[in-house]
Amino acid sequence: MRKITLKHTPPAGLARQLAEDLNPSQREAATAPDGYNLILAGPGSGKTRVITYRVAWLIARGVPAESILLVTFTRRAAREMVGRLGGLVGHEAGRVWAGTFHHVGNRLLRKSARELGFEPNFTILDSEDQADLIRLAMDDAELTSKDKLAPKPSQVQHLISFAVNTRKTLEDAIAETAGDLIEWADHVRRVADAYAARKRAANCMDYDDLLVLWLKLLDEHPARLAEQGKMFRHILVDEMQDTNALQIEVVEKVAAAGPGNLTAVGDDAQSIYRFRGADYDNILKFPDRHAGSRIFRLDVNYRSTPQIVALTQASIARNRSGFPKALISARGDGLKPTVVATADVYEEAALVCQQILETRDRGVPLAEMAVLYRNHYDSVVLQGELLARNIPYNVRSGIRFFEQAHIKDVLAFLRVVLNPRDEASWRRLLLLLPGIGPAKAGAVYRRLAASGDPFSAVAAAETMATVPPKSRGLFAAFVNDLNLIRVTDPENRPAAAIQAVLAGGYPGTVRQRYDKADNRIKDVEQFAVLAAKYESLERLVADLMLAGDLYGVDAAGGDEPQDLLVLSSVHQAKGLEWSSVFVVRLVDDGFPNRRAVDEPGGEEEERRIFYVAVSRAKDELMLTYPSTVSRGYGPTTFSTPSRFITEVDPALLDRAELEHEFDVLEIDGG
DNA sequence: CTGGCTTTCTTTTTT
DNA sequence: AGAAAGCCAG
Repeated sequence: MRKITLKHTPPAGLARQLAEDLNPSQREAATAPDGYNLILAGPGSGKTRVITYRVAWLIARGVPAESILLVTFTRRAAREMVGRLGGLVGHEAGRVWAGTFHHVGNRLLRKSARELGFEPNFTILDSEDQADLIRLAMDDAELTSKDKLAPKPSQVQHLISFAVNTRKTLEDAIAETAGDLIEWADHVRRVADAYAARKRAANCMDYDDLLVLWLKLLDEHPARLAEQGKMFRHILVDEMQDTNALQIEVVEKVAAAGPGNLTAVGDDAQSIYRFRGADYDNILKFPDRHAGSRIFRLDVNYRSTPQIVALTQASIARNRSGFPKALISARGDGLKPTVVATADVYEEAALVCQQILETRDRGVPLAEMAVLYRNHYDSVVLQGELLARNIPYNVRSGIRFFEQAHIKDVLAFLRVVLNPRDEASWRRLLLLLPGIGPAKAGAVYRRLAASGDPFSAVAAAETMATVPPKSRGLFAAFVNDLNLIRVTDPENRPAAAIQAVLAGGYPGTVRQRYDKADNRIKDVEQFAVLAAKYESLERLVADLMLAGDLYGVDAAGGDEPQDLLVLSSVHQAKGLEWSSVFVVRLVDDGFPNRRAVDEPGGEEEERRIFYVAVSRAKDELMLTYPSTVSRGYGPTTFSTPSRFITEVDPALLDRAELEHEFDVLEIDGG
């Protein structure tokens, strides 16, 4: 057979871009040779730029885009990276395997589900669904103990997940994170087994399964391991410090099965996901695990002024662990970070709003400003003040769009169509019907699961007989709605299915059960608009669970680009930057979080969160704290300023005194 | 068994 | 303050 060689010429611009856009150490890292590479990159040092240029460089050298695996830990980081890559290599970016670990795991498992005892149409459980099934599993394992000391469902859920993600036994996980529950270890083990059985029966996977089953596939199916080793010639891991033991095991296994090209990028000082099993030893010990690996350091900060970098540096220096840091700002002088104490949380909100308006008057768009906080709850008062003053904003914390009850209801209709064994979704739908509680819902689901065809079974006369007489009318209407949804070809036209839900009895249910019913129905309509962009129900549902990061408020906003202030948890702000940053509610107990400081290593973790927060600012940084705080419940008490403010050299900060000026109230008319 | 009422406890951070 | 768990009447 004749062989034809297709020649690939690197895009003319790339060589120039590599030379112009990157400094020598960035370029050296981006063009590192094959093998194991570790890139240690401080905040603002061009980490994302380096990793995306490396991908572009690999493609330019002839590495097929689809043989590159680019994984990261958070949805936002993944999206940011794919976007930037698109700007660099155009349509080829879409062929790179890029996304979160969970996202990639999902894609791979769809193809190999049967080998693991699942069907390819498995559905993904979010943490609420997970909690539901765990409650049921606790009944199975007879752990619904009246004993006050018994672990609660949420604790069991966390323990099971933590053990999986850290690759520890349940017993070790309990001993480590909840020593007082150690005598319940046997029970928790039984719940974990019952939970796993329920997931299997319902053909559902939780977030952890997307990783743990990926690993199982590699361990138990050598052909798959070899296949993935071949498929992923180059693996790049972003935010390495946030990976946990499970993820690192997966990635290193795939790398070792292939040519062994693994580039990890990260900053140990920005490791802030310990609660999810993240272990920054994954980055600290990378050189030990891979003999002969190269280390690159990027420590020039192009983002922040020297004054902001100085605070960043001084703060993280209080931590004992981690690589030593020597960050240098490449920018000209700016203002020192400002610290302001306010009387209470309302004055804090007023101060922040006023500063934001003044900054905007100086020509900085709202979108170049952000308010960051440790806990979502810390944003509530500020949101009220922003609304009152008509300052448009976008919140990135709290409940996600798809986690709202009404969206989850609609999603349950879709999920049942997709996977008729999905127990959590059937239960959710059945519980919406009056007269059906947990027990009846369980009985009906057992009937459906036992039959080969859940949709015929739900419509069968015997099923109707288990429903209390006064609920039968609504139950029949529900069955009818399901049929109307199924004839819309939901698999290929998910938006039509949502319209069918809206055309059925569901809006009535919303009015009956929820407050602000009209808003919720509008949300569902918005959901249909979003769904119209999809031609596959499976993709829509998976994207919602794994890739979308819409939050309640910005989902309703539509597509028009607006100049919006950003409110964000520090965790969600990772990797982003703004000209002007406000870090609020800096009181001990709040930031650092009170519960976290009691845990071993907790204070250092909280300090890393503070480090992430302050290093988001390019030009201006304001730190505020209220002198009194009422902790939701309980009385108002005097607060202690955060140790992260008081422990650093006061010369690094500019303490501002708050003065009050009262405008005379002028009354018109008369 | 369900659904309304009362009591208790909670407030980390995310895939 | 708000949600989840607990309690009890129909």
